[in-house]
Amino acid sequence: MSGRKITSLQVAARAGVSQSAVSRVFSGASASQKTVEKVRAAAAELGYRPNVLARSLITGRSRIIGLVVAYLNNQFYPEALQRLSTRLQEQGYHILIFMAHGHGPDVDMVIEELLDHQVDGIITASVGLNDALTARCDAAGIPVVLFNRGQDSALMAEVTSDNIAGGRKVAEFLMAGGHQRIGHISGWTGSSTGLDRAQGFHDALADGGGRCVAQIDGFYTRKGAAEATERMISEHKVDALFVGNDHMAFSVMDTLRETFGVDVPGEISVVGYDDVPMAAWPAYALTTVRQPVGQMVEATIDSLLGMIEHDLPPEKTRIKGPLMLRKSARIPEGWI
Amino acid sequence: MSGRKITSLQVAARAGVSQSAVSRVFSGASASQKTVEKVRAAAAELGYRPNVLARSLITGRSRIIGLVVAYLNNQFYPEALQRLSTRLQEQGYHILIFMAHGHGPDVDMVIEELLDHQVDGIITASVGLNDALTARCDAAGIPVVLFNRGQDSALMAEVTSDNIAGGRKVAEFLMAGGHQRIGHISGWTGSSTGLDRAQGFHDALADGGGRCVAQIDGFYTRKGAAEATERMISEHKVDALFVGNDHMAFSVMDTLRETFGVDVPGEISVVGYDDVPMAAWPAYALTTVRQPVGQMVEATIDSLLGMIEHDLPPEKTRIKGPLMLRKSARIPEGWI
DNA sequence: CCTCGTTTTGCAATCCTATGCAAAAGGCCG
DNA sequence: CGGCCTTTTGCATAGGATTGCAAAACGAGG
Repeated sequence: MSGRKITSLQVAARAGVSQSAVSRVFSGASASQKTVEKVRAAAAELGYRPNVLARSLITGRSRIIGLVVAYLNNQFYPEALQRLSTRLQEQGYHILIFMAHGHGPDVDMVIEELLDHQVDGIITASVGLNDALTARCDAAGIPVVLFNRGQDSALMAEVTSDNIAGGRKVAEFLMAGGHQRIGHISGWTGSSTGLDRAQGFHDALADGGGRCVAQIDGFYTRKGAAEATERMISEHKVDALFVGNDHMAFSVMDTLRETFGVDVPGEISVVGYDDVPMAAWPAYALTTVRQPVGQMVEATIDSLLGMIEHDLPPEKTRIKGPLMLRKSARIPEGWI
Repeated sequence: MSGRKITSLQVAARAGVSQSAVSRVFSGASASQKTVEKVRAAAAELGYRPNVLARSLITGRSRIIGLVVAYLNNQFYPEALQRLSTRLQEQGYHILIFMAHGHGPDVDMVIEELLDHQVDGIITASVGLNDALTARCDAAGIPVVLFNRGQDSALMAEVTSDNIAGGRKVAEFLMAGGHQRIGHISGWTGSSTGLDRAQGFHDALADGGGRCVAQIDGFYTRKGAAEATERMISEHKVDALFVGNDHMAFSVMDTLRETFGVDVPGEISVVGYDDVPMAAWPAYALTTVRQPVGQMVEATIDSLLGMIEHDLPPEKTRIKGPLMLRKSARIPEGWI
C-alpha cells in the first residue's frame, strides 16, 4: 500500500502550510480561504482523515457514549438502542456497547472499562449503579443517565415512564372491567420499574376497594412468567393478570392458551407494559401501557448532552404513557 | 474532586519509580516483584487506571470493533449483537455500534467514521460494501467480516448460513407435503441472502419437477411481506409460501389469519428462515430453517480475531442449519 | 572480591492532533 | 504611504501512554 497512515504533517507538507494550519482546517477553527482550499485539496489527494484518537486524547472528549445494557431479548431494548444510536450519530456521537448480564460485579467491571475508554457519558439501560460506582463516575466528571430505571441519587439523571401512574391505570381498567380475581406477575422487584408498577397497581386497587389476590415475581423472563402463570391459575384462580412487561406478557398468553387452553380475554384478561411493536401484532393484540420510546430516547439524549456540553445538572424525567386498548383484556363499557 | 485525571506519572511519583515502570506493570511487561507491588499499591491508593486512548494511539491498536447494522427490529440481529458483544468482551474487545439505514452513501459515511476511530476490525451485519470502501479498509489494514451477507471480494471474510441449501430444503419439504401452488416471498433480492435462498428454492423445485407460481420481493419488512401476501392470495391462489425470513413470515401469518381468515397450515403452509426465538413461541410455531446464530457468531469472531491478531487471510464460512419442523406448515408423511 | 551475564530500570523519543502565544500578514482609514 | 487593528499563521508544548536503547542493579560463579 501507499505509506499507510497519513498524518496532518504529510498533508501540511503537501499543502505547503504548517501542521497547525491543517489541524485548524479540520477542527473548524479560523483559517483563510486560501489555506482551507490548499489543505482540503492536499487532504483529498492523500486521503487524509483526522485521527479521532489523537484528537480525543488532547481535547479530553471522545464523543463516545458508553451504553450498558442487560437484556436484548426484550424487544423494548433493541428498539431503544436503535433510536439512541441513530440520534446520537446525528449529533456526532457514537455508542460503545457493553453487555452486563449479572447485576453485581459484572456491572462494576463494565463501568470501570467504560471509564478507561474516556467516554463522554454513560447510559445504562435497566441497570443500576452502586454508590461506589456512582461516586467514581462523578469524580471522573462523567455524566450518567439511567434509562428506564430509577435510583435515589442526586448525581445521576434518569428517564423512566411514569410507572406508578401506569400501574394505576391498569388497576382502574381491570376493576372497571368487572374482574374479581386480579393477579400481578411483577417485573423483577429488585428493579425500580418493577416495584413502581406494582406499587401504583396496588394503590389504585386499594383506592377502588379492590385487592390483588396474588403477586408473583416473573424476573422479566419468559420462563419466570410461565411458571408464575401456572401458579396464578392453579393456586389463585385469577380472571385477570397484570404482567410487569410485554416480554413476559407474551409468555403468559402463550402459557394460558397453549398449556391451559384458556381463552384470552374470554376467561382471563392480560395486560402488559411497554407496548413493544410486537404487542400490536394480531397474534397477541396485547392491551398494554405504552412507554413512549421515542420520547424517552429524546429525553435521555437531551439530558445527557446537556450535562456533557452545557454542564447542566442531572434531571429526573418521568414520561406518561397511555394504556393501549387492544384485545387481550376485556374492555369496560364506555371505554372506547 | 481530587485533582481529576490521574496519570501514570503521578503513580510513578508516589511509588518512587519512573513512569515507564508504571507503564510496564500495567502493560504486562517484565518488572521485578518489588516494583510491581509498589506500583500496584500506589495505583490502588490513587485509583489509577491506564488511559486506553493514549495506549491505543501509540500501539495503533484500539481493541475496538466497529459493528455496522441495518435492522434491529428483526430479532435475529439483537440476538447476534448480544452474543457478539459478549464474546468480544471476553477477549478484551468492545463494540462501537453504527446504524446504517440506507444502503448507499449512508454506509460509506459510516465506514469512514469507523476508520477515523482506528477500529481494529469491522463487522457488518447484513450490509454490503462497495469496492471503493473495500479498498479503503484494505489499504488501512483493517479486516472486515460480513455477517450474514456474501460478496464477491477476496479481501473480506464472510460468514453466512448455507442459504442455497436452506432454500433447497424448504422446496423439498413443501413438495413432499404435496403442495400444488407454491409461492415465494423473497428477502430483498438486492441481498445475497435473499438471492441465494430464492436460488436454492427454485433449483430444488425444478429438480423435483415442480415450479414456483410466483415470487414477490418483501424487502425484509413487515409491510412488504403483508402486501406480497395479499397478492399471493388474490392473484396467485397459493397453498404454500416460503418466506425469506422469519421477521416477514410473522407478518405473513398475521395477514393470512387476520385479514383473510386463512387457516395455517390447514389452507396455506408457511415456512420461514432464521429460526429466531419467537419462531418457537406457540403463537406462531413457525416451521423455519435455522441459522445457527451461536456458530455464526463464533465463526465471525474466530475469523476476525484471526485476521487481526495472526494476520490470517479472510475466509468465507458457510454454516448449515436444519429445517425446524413446527406447526405452520403441513408435515409430509414420514418426516418425523 | 571481581567479573560476566541477565534483569530491571530510566531516559527520551514517538504516536497524532489541538491550542496558547507571539510574530507576520492583511485590511482600512486618514 | 504610514499607522493601527484584526486575522492568519507558525512555533512549540501538551496530552498519556509504549518502547528501543543504554546504564544500573542484581545474581552467580570463580
